[in-house]
Amino acid sequence: MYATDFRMTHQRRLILEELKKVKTHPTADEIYVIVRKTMPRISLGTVYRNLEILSAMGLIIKIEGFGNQRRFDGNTNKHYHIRCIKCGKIDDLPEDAITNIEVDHNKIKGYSIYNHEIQLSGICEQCHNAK
Amino acid sequence: MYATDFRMTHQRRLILEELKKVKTHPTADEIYVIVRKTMPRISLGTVYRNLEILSAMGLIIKIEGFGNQRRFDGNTNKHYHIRCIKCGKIDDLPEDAITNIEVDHNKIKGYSIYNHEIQLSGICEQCHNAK
DNA sequence: GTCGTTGCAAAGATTTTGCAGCGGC
DNA sequence: GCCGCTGCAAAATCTTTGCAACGAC
Repeated sequence: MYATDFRMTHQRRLILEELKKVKTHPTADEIYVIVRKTMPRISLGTVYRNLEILSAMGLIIKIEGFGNQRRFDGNTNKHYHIRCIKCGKIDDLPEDAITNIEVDHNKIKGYSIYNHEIQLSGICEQCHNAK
Repeated sequence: MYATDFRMTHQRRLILEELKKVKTHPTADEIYVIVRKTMPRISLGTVYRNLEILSAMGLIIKIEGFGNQRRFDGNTNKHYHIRCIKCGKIDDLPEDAITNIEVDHNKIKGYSIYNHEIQLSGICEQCHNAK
């Protein structure tokens, strides 16, 4: 699938840096637009490949499950997301918004659990006001 | 987007019935394969349109966020899912597997919350044994 | 009879991939 | 210098849509 040793190319570093800079949760195409300002000849395929590799390396987070388009998050601290069902915007939840969750591994027979994701959905302030 | 009155066509009813029958969480394409056994001339576009409408009607659940492909669930009771990261299979979690979750709406500024989803990931028994 | 729905096929959207040359280490 | 990586372009995958005929109510 991937190589076992990775090289930090200019393209890879730029994608990583730009993703760490923004507070949004951009799609591959949005990242493509951003990095082309610095590196106009970069290809969309390279962006896709590097996002995949960076998330496999644990340097960024791949967000699937909000609409059809994959999104990426430069913040690798464990946190949850909320999505506006009108405009599709994704925001981070404050750390203390969800508490007390308990996952009983014994109740889930046959699986070894690796991770859990929580995704809220609602309507954001702008969309509420625009209504 | 959709019409305001819906007609229960043969195609729509069949898709709904087959989805209620299975315990899996099929993709549109898998449902297409199933319903063609009964209705060979049904088109994939019809399957997509009806799955969209049925989920808008609340008769089925649309599952996004596990891999790239949309899946559907005939079980409309509130429940969570777990996905095997090796084979992609999705199972329902037992009701009591996740407890005590508290969402503090006041901590989430600007949003009115409509829903929350929880998705676990892990390795299923078959994949664990196959290793 | 009205108008929502269908099958078909083409288009759209997103993501992946083959390849030859390039460039990190 | 090796071998992972890139740009390019084509292909693959998944989903949506225009249209004329059809069928539910």
